[in-house]
Amino acid sequence: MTQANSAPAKRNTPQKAAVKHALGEATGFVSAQQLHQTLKKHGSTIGLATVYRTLADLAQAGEADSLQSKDAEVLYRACTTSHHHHLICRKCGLTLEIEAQNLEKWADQVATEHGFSQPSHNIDIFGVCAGCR
Amino acid sequence: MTQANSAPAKRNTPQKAAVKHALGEATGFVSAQQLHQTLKKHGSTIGLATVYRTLADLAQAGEADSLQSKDAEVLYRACTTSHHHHLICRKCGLTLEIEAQNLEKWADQVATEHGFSQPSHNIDIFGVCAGCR
DNA sequence: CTCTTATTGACAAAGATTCTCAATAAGACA
DNA sequence: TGTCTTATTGAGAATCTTTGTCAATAAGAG
Repeated sequence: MTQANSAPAKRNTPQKAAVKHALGEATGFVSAQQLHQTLKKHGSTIGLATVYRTLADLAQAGEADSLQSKDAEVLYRACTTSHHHHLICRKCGLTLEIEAQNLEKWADQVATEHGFSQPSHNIDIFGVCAGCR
Repeated sequence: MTQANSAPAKRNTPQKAAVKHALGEATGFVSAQQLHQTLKKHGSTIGLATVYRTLADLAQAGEADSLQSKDAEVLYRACTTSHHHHLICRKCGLTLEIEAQNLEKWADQVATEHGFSQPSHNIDIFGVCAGCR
């Protein structure tokens, strides 16, 4: 039997593994550019485009969270696959995962009340962590 | 008495008024590029840089909300100056303002509990509105 | 009306992200 | 294991958004 109709088969490559690993090592959110620099510093010859492609795949697969920074760049972070939100330090980027069952319900409810279907939401809390004061 | 020390005096110009007005006319979130197109279509000779500058000013003054789209561009929308959040249609961009006193408290509390000061947050709900189904 | 200087518009410049395409190598199968 | 198909890669070009530069303009004060 052939593939459904359009999605091509994925392949495992050392480059993907390297990006995944580097993302896991990072303490907070990092940009594709930063990740590329880090990888090259460690001797990798990976291409920038590959980093972008891999991060986009990871985000789509739910293995990474993405976030838009103030400078119009996208930041990524490895995460658990379960739904959660973030508490992020504005200075050092330290990130904590937050769970909020009530919020999920509230958000879906607000959407439904106003006739919106397929609800989703973005919730991020920012602040300055204890260590940065 | 002279101005405090650094902030220069603001001046009222037809260009700023035009951007403000165009932003008010828009139904949902729009990008600086879109707004510039719209203005030119209506005969204005306003420059793109001026649109960017004016929108940034409005956002800082709390007269407009900004939002990062998926395509790494910033979207703006005229809004009330009081704090609020948005319920946005993924298809047509229709936007409703949402108030949630409890949320504000919750967000600040979560930040404080984890030792974060100067809390702020981004909360947006997305969905598909009744008209788009 | 005059004078100071904030603002403007056209263009260049900076960044981030995506696209293109020939070369490479993962995975399937004999 | 060797061969074959084609997903993936890397380098650079191309695109797009946003910011900076700077001479010319015009808002607001006196």
